Amino acid sequence: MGKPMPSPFPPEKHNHRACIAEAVAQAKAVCAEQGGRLTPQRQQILELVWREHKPVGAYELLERLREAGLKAAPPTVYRALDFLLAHGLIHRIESLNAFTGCTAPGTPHHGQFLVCSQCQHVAELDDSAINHQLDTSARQLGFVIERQTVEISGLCPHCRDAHHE
Amino acid sequence: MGKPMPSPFPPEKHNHRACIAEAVAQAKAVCAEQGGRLTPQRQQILELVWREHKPVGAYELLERLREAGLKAAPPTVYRALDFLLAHGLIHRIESLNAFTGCTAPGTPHHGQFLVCSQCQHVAELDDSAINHQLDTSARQLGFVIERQTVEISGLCPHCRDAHHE
DNA sequence: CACGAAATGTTATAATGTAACAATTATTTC
DNA sequence: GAAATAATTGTTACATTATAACATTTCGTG
Repeated sequence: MGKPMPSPFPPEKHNHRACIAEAVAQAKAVCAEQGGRLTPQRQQILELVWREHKPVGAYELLERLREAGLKAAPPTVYRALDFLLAHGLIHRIESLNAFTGCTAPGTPHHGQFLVCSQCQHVAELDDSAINHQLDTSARQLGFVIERQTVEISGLCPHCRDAHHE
Repeated sequence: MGKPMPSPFPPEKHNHRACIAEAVAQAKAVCAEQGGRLTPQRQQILELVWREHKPVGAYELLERLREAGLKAAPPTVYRALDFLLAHGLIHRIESLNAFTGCTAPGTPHHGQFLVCSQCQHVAELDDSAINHQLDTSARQLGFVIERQTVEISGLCPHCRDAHHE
């Protein structure tokens, strides 16, 4: 019982193009299944969210859109984000007022998020032990869970190692 | 193993004056111990936070201050909130951009929050089983926890009962 | 092609939070 | 107690995040 758990943090050097491509492919599949329309603009914003494994703010997305040549206004971004949230393609990180790509779209879930305070990288979990414990504790108190926001801030493995090197 | 757990939600009818009075008394004790100054303004804002067992927004507090006759500006409220947060006398509910009184001030903790989507009442937990599971899961991934935001939204026992009556 | 629905453009504004500096009040030091 | 210092509060302006309202365009369908 050591640490056989695969890290939800991607390696520093990985083919990130593939991450984006997979996110788009999954988004297309989810939209096809759920009857949503992944328009070019929505896809572009999804790709911009996925540009890094870090949460990104709405106005930062707006800048990126403008850098890409579009003249966009806030509603453009927020509408796309609303669509992506509604279809479970991104998550909102409440403690950062920011958004991050969902790594398991298509299956409804709330997820737990590990956010590195050093490098800002975020990892999404759907840890059944955590979910079970939250369910159990809430049920004991007669509370019926509808949504959960679980955001853990701290040091990711890489920054932890770099920190006390 | 039924439900011997005392509810963290207060009964509908309770002596709420006593809640506020106790919060103030505890705040005085904490400040005395930590060397903070619970000025009249800070105490008043703490009392306003405690006016209900519901999270309250900064601008709602501002209104309440003005209703009480003070002419206050946003920094007045945010400074007091910063002080109260720093001394662990209130918590911020990230998913609501709102603040709620801490029920166990003096001991550093993050807590978990059950927020009723119906009546908005909030209950604070510091559930060791949840804490332990979060610690365990994070540690398995090599993640070092600094802060945690755990906010569960759903139906409190009372609203659950009233809902499918 | 015409129609209705969905998506996007556009302008303005709401809601939340902070920076900067002046004025005041409290605490310490002599 | 008076001066010096630190902490708190007042005040104005502004930054950041998010939405309302309505016009226009695009898309899917009959």
